[in-house]
Amino acid sequence: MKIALTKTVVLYGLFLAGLSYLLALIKFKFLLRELSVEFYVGVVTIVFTALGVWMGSRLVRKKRGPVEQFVMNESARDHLGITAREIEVLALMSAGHSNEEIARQLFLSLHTVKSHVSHILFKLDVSRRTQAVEKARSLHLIPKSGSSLV
Amino acid sequence: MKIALTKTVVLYGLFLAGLSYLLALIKFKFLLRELSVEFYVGVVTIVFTALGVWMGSRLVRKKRGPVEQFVMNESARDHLGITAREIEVLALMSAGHSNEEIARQLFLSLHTVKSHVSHILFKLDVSRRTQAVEKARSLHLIPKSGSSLV
DNA sequence: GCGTGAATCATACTTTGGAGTGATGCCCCC
DNA sequence: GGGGGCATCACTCCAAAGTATGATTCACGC
Repeated sequence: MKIALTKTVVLYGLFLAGLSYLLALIKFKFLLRELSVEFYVGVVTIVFTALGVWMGSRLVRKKRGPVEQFVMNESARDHLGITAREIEVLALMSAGHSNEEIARQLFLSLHTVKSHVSHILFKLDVSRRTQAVEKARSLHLIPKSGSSLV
Repeated sequence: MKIALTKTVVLYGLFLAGLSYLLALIKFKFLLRELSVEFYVGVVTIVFTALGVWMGSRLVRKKRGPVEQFVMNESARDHLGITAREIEVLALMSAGHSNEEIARQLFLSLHTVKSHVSHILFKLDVSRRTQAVEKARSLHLIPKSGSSLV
């Protein structure tokens, strides 16, 4: 991010340098052959509008970056009284793991996982794990798709 | 969309008109008091860069619109041989509905729904409905969260 | 030091999900 | 007109999910 920004600035500087050289050339011509100021300004106008469009696109693209980092909605979590362990289970549930797989991955017994899942369902006020995953996602308790918490 | 674009063009035209008036003024001054061409060009440069940035932002914002409409990945769907009815069931699954709820909503017997679900799991090469939902989402067979197909 | 709540494990039970297999009616296409 | 794919329904069997209830341990705070 920082490097990319630096690169942009450097590129812009180089571009400006090149452009001033060009301007000097045009100005030289202008003095010699009485080229109109309008033409001169027209070139500058077009070039800098284009440059601005390019910069604008880059800026916006960077701002709404393609990464879209996940940030936990801690207030919702605390409000519902969902514990850290339950979030862990929730994340594994959302990845489509079975209770037994979750038990193995977290070094728990199947009973414990079922207990956690029950609490999750109760706290989220749903009755099925798929609903729990949906709700947890919409509450930003777990990332969208394709990410991991660990 | 088209209206907004037209509006942008009109605004741009008005802006240019205003600017040429400004330029004429500046030029007048330039002739009178020998203001340097560099100053003249500098102003134009800055103004049009800013204008370009503004236009660039608008263009990009429009292109990646704030709605982020869902478009079905038909090639993936066809390649996997998933039928329209299966997509319907998949959408209801993704909302966290049980087989029986799906049966009621689609006026089917529980058996039929189970049959559809089995086919979905087979075609998506998964063994649990939560995984199926995950995979279907990542393949853009169903919308992200909080939308509906109907 | 005692209550509270989280995390863990447990047993017994009901409900739901999923595999396997097969049947029927329908439509499309060669 | 027969084969193939789809949608529908059916039955069995087993696995997984979820409910209910309760026990134990540990940490934290008043």
